Amino acid sequence: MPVANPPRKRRKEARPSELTAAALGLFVEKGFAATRLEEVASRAGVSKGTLYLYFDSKEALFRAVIQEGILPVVAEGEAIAALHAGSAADLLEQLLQNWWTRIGETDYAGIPKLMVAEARNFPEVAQFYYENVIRRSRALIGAALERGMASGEFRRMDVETCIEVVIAPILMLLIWRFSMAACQSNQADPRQYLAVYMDLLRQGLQASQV
Amino acid sequence: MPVANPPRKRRKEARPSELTAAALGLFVEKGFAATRLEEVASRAGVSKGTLYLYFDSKEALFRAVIQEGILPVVAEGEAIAALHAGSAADLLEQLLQNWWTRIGETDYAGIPKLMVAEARNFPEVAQFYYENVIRRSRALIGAALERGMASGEFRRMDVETCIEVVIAPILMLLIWRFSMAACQSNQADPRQYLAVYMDLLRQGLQASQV
DNA sequence: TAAATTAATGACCAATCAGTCATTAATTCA
DNA sequence: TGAATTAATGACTGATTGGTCATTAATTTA
Repeated sequence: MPVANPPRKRRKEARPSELTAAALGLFVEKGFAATRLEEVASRAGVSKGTLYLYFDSKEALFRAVIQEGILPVVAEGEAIAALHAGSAADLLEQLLQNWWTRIGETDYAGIPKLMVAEARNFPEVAQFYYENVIRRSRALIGAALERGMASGEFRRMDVETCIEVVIAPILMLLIWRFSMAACQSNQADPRQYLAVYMDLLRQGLQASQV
Repeated sequence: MPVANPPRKRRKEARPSELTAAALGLFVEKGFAATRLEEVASRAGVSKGTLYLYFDSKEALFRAVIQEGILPVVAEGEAIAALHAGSAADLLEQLLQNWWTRIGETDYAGIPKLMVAEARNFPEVAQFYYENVIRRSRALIGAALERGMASGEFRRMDVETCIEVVIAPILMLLIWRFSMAACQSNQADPRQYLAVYMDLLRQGLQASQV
């Protein structure tokens, strides 16, 4: 017997975020080109037509996905840095903690992998992401490193390069989870990964030995 | 006036590698789904029909691209490790050097980004890559770390986790170059990046202070 | 309760593209 | 040189899918 369609619901407010959430999941899983809008809509519990009520095109949906999540967390990090009084190493660790609980443990964790995979197909979106997320995050790390070098807590190194090296393992942790992780039988615990990372970093950076 | 077609050439031997080289470039740039086989063929200087003479399907082409490049380099690394006599830190640096000149400076540099972006769409290929490239590379790093810990050169840490943290900046360097790098005005010099990385790593790992 | 509004639908269209195959022509062989 | 072989071609096809729009029905208003 034919399945009765569930009754329509009108939920103008909730649709956009439900659609971007569904799209984020699929974009991360399959990539932009391989994601079908029909599937995005179905995962969000609406029809394809409804999707076009809220987003002009597939690319507009992609833009919305990227812009939605991470911006507030960067601002939060900036606030943390402004208020921090302790050692530079502790500041780095606190920034890491905040990033982990606000990005790493949420659905937004997939965005770095998505952005990396699609950057060349969407140069303007990548540019936006670079200016508003990456550049600001780097500045945050850079300021912490410089603070530590100025106080003599860290040894002197090239700050710009150091920023990149320091950020890399953090990004890689997420990128890995949304790509090759399925191949590994024994998943590494992210908390342990972060602990080892901070441990290596503290000793790697420190100026004088105890 | 109509452009005269260039004369056909029969070059059975050279075609496959020319096609995989062209495909690697386009897959890295646009992703698997967004790459058109017509364009792959045209970049390799042949028609689409010729492509199908050498590869059964788009996926078979993808598999060939991935399998072609990196395997010999892993074997080379294993040989280096077997022969090495000096300190564990020097071994790490030598492996890094080899990896850089044999992957980082060649066209194969795009493969990690490609693999990361497409792993979920090609679980079998990802599995193959994991078993034959990643697992073996990790074992290589792991053995160097353990050697250093056993000799007292490195402090004791959880080796498995340490491997991941140590590899991450290396992977990130390449992934970045083929994704977000276009957004940056001032490109960081990869040699300096690698130098800072090795510097941080040496001090981060070392057991006793001078 | 009836009319008006508009969120939601899904059948449909047009463009794209992976994959096919009959034909062409370069090369080899007798 | 002429016949046989096979590498290479590109027009074609069928399936897929981004995007449209006339229709439906939930909700609000009078």
